[in-house]
Amino acid sequence: MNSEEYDIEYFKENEFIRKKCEKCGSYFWSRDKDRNTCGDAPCEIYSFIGKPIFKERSVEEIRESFLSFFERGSHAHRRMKRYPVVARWRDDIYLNIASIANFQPSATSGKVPPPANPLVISQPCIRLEDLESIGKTGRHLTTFEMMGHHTFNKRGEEEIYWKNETVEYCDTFLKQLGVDMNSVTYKEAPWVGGGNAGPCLEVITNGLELATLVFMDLELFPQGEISIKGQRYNKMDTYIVDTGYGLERFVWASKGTPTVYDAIFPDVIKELVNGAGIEHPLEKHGEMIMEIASLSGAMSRGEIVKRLSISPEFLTNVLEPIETIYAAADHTKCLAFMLADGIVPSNAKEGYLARLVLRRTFRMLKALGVEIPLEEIVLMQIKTLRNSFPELENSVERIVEIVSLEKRRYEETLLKGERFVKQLAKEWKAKGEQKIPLDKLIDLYDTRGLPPEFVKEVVSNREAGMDVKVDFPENFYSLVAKMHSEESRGEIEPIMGGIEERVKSIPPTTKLYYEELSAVDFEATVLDSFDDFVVLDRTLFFPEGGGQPADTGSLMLKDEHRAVKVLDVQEVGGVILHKVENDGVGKGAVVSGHIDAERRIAHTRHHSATHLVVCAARKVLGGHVWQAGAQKGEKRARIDITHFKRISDAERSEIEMLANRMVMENKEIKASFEDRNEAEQKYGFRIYQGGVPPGKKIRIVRIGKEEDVQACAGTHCSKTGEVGQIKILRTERIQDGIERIEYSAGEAAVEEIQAREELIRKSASVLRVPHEELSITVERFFEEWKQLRKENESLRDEIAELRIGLLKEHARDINGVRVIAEVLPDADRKEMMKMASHLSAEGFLTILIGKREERASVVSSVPTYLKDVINASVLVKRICEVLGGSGGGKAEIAQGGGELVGKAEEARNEGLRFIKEIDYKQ
RNA sequence: GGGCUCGUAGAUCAGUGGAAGAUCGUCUCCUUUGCGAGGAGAAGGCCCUGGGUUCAAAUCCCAGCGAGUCCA
Repeated sequence: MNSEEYDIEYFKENEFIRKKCEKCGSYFWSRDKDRNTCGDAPCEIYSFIGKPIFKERSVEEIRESFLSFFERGSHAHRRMKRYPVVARWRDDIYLNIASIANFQPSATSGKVPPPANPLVISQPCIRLEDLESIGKTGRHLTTFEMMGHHTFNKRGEEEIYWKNETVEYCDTFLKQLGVDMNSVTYKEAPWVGGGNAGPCLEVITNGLELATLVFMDLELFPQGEISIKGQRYNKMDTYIVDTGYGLERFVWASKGTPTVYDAIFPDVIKELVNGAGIEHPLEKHGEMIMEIASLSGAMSRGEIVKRLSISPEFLTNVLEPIETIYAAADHTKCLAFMLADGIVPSNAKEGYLARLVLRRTFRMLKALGVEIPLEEIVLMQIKTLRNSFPELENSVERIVEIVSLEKRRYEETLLKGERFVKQLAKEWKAKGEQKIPLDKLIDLYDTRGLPPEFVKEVVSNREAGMDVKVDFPENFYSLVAKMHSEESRGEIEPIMGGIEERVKSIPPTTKLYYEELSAVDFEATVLDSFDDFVVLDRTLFFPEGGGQPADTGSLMLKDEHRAVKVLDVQEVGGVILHKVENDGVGKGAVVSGHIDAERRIAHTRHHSATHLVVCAARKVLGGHVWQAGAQKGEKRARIDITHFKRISDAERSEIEMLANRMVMENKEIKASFEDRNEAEQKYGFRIYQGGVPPGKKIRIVRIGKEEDVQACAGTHCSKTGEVGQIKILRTERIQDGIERIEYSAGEAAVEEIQAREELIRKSASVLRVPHEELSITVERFFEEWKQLRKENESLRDEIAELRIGLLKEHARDINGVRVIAEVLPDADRKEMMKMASHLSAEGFLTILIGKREERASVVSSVPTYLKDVINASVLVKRICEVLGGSGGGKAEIAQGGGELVGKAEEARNEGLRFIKEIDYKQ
């Protein structure tokens, strides 16, 4: 990146000079002429530990001073409320990782104006990339507040301010806080992220980076002119001021505590220290701790240990416990935000991240021996946060339930895992294996969630006599991750690519279906026609979207007196494409369109029903219920919702009743286009249940007195009464934490109820009982059936025993061997097996052939003394060949069969012949 | 969204194509003043459901349902 990018007037006016860091080689701006390093870690150590760089301030004080500073400044920034930590408005990330993330991609791309310009916000963010570092480095947090002021400039249109003012604001703000301005450096560091890039200044003092000022004005472009970190970029028309001030770091710097954790949540740490039955090392080893803390920004722990010659005992007895406590404290704050903002722990998507953090924290508390339930610590965090974020308190009840539920699940997984590993270890031991192979360890982690550390712990427990080594490489987890990422590399089909180009020049289609709700016929002019697609100037045909399938119908060509069927309808960039059965529709032709009315009304009912069911589910199950997918059809529809346990029968009934009640109350359904930012402010992010639509204006669908408000492009009834009956057909758990509800609405619902009634009626009439007694009768029949089965079995045992006596009388002598070879009508295989084994125990060789219906079965047994001479399995095979089948088994007893029932006698004779041929002298 | 693993007695699990098993628990009897422990015996299985392959499926294949787990 060009050095001119950093030629900022403010620096020159205030006598800053540009220097090159003698340690890392990067360029920086400073007021201090004698400074030789950039001031950042690792070039410099933390010099604020124990020596705060300005007057002590609380989190609330810093936040407020920042927000009001920019609110009142020469550009009156609008103060924004925080966004959720779950990035519901984005499909590329799950968690909110930066304040600018709130405005990506819509505002940063310039497609939609930002909610305010300029604006200022303090945004809680979650980053899980450096999980391993949490607690150890003293500065890493999973959850932090990024304070930022943002400006969205557009070349030639709205240009508010850029680099100069941004630096000036920063400098003034620091001065106002009381920072020694000679110690402040602005380090040049090009920024890259999320397809954008731009010059950036890192604001550093006393070894600590307090803020990052990003001037985002580049976007990824393959043939771009500017090259950064191997990628090529181009200048954008919009250029954005994206600043990030680390709230926690300011507080830390103002307190000078050894770690940021001690500065942010001292009360939680105190509680954990007590719970673990230790004391904060600051009390006994204060000097050592302060020294370690000062160095922790500049070097790794390993280096610190060497430099200060820290003993291994001190490391494991003093440092490690407190580091674990720091991490646990941090994680509980993360969980407070995640769970309060509605994340449901799951095995997929953002829910998985919540579970990851939950399980890490469980493990830490266990390692520390802390008995306090995790939910209590999370509540403690909420208590410390409630002044700033009172909304967190609304979810307390649910958080307690989720956390304790998760605890139970995790314990179960571990218990099962422990049993499994013990079993395996014994097997390995028996096999004489010394070590557990790596692929087995990966398999255990992958399929059972058992980390190698856990396996090691279980196996090293010698009491069970397992003494197997567990070795795994340091990069174990990245090995697993790599394995998965290689698998998932799929191809993306660029089908719509060419169409998009072609459609660009066509004006957006007028959407008649929003204006004339019940119309089925319309007239229009053909604007374009290519492949199988027809584009009209206006249309009633609803294109597929938001889980609602496309309309079908026909287009009548007026001049040619012929009709073409419309098979599918898609929308590309505001232009609606009608896929027709046969092409050859000329441009400029006038057509009259007709849509399949029944299909449309069924879709409409199911769509409105979807809103009612989601609304009812939220009321019954809780505010964490979030739509995770939906599909509407003519006969039924389904929605997937986030919920942390299975929907019970009672809850399902309640949801159904509530939804139907809303139908009966015949509430109004209103749809209108509203300004996106206004709608977001007015209704919150709950409007994005079904995904985030693009564009400045979004269509808002409201039911009743705003009982349900969603951004939705689908067709809807004008009153809930038109939806008709809603019948929930079933619920299904498609993933952990995601429940699918299937239901029918309107006529389809009535049909479903009728079909179910028919099923009951038919079943009841088979059993000749009134339908109320169906379930109890079925239960009785099933019990009786089981009883009879048992009786049947014991009777067959008895028959077998009786038959044995008779069979003995039919024994014949072949070369000195007593042979029983009989065809038994109506004998089943089990029975014959029993007889044969009994008879052979008494020294008989048997061939038993049972004839039942279409199939003959054969059992043959050989007394033990003969099994080396004559093999029952071979004998049976010979016999069964005659019957057109085959068989096999053990040498003493074997079975087989065939379909040629008529050849039973012949088969027996073949068996006898085989026995005679054997040379018994062997 | 992609992947992997598992569904067998009340519980925990063996059983890789030829007769459904073990351990614990339950019940009965013996022993004991009683409990516990011990001894003897018994009950308890749609081997998740439905198709397919096979003479033969708990076992192999396909689909569904249920559970667990990893990755993005």
